[in-house]
This record gives sequence, structure tokens and C-alpha cells, in this order.
Amino acid sequence: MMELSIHDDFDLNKIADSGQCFRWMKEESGAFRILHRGHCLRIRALGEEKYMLSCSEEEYRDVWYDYFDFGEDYRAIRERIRPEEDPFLDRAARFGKGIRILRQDPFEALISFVISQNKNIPAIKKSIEFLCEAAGRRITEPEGAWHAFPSPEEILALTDEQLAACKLGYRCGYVRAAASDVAEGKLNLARLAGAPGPETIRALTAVYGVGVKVANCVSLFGLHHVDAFPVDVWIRRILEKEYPGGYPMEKYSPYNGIYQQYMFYCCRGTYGREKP
DNA sequence: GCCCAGGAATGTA
DNA sequence: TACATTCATGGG
Repeated sequence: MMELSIHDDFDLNKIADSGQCFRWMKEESGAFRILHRGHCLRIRALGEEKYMLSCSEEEYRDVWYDYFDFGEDYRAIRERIRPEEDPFLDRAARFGKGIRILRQDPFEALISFVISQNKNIPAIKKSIEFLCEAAGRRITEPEGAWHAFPSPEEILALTDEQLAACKLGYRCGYVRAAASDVAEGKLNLARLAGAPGPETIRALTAVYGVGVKVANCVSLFGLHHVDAFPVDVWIRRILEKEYPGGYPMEKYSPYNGIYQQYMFYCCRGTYGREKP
């Protein structure tokens, strides 16, 4: 156990609800249980920018500091927005203040966003949990048992029936193809983390079942290319309404992905109904 | 029952 | 290149 003070943007509830991670679980105590690379963390807000974490200081330094991207100054990134030039984005960023882009495992992000296509977020979470229970390493702790996200090989070891039981529908073949490309080395995610954006999108969209939108989600959430800009149905509606003359992508480079998250969090589910 | 979901592959003109 | 259709399943 350790206590932590964070003075930069950091809001657990907003991050959990931002659509970038699917394995955060809110416990009855109000703490979040987070699974990441075979580690399990319970974290709870204490108020006054203080947090209680269930890990050792060593594990925090080795795993969680990086995961939460605490090396980045999100307040400074928000303050680059000029309210007089872009009142909508300013409003979205203030509403989404506290969101960070997690440094999630690239393979987990790849499979998760392949599964995400044409599903809503609760359904995505269920499918991913089914997949982890079916294929992921079981980890038992005093606080309970859980399953790590499976490796490519562990996914490939599943039968078609086992994969279908995860309620992946027509995405079963996509998941298998993505796992296979990574297992065979045709897709080198570690290398792409340091590759240019366009090359990364090209390599990802070469995978069967990965289109431009999923490729951008993997770039942003799995490879931490914070300039990647996923356009889903909600972002498309937001851009059509708020930026009829076109969204100024160059102006906001290299932080387009972060601003996209503010817009997504702020407006998902509202456009077509009412304004934020 | 009905419509839609952090879409992509495939077919058609 | 630009649309249209199809895909499997669950949430609301």
C-alpha cells in the first residue's frame, strides 16, 4: 500500500468512462481494480489530490507511473487551446479535464479495438472478459482471482467454438488473424511504437479486420501515438456539427489524439439528441 | 420487436 | 473512387 499525491490532471472516473480501457472495474468501496500486464492495482481517490494505491513503491515506479503517463503534463496540453479561437474545444477540454491517455499494452489494445467494432462499450467489456477467462492466465491473490489478458499464442490455442463462446460474432476471424500476425512476427508492435504515424497506420490496416478507425485507436491507446485521431460515429457527428469547415488537424498536432478524447468524452451519446 | 453500437470486408458501378 | 450491402450479437 502507498499514498500518492498527483497535482496534474487525473480523474479516475473520467478515465474509466473515456472509452480507452475496458478492464477497469469499480468496486463497491469506490476503488478501481485495474488489470495491466499481469499486474493488478486497486486505486482509490482520497480527495485533496491524494490517492491510495495497493502496490509497493517499487511496483509503482516500475509499472504504474508509466501506465498512467505521469511523465506528461496534461494541464499544459489543455492550456494550449485558445478559448477565443476554439470555444467548443475549450469547453470540451474543461469538461474532460482529468483524462489521460493510458500507456496500455499494445497487443491488448489491438485485440480490444478489433472486438470493439460495431459494438457498444458494455458489450465490448463483456466479450473481452469472456476472452480473458477463456484464454488468459489465471492469477490467484488473497483478494480474489482474475485473468490476465491472453498472449497471441494463448488466443490461437482456442478452438473456434471457444472463441465463438466469447460472443465475438463475425469478429472471430479478425481476432485470430490479428493474433496470428503478431505471433508470426508479421506485425511488430514494439517497433511500431517508435515508427512514424502514417507508417504505423499502414502496418496496422494490413491486418485482416483492422480498418483506419481501429488502427488509429491502437496507435493512440496501445502505441501512445498521441497525435493519432480515431474517427468513429460520434466523432464524425461532432466534427460535422462543430467544424463544418473542417477540423484544424495541423494546428493541434502533435496532440490531436488527446483533444479527440476530450471531445469524445464530452459529447459521446449526446449528438443527435442535445448539445453538451 | 426495434434500432443502434468507439466498423470492416466485400461487391457493384 | 464512391457508395451499398453484409456480417453476429447484445444493450437500451
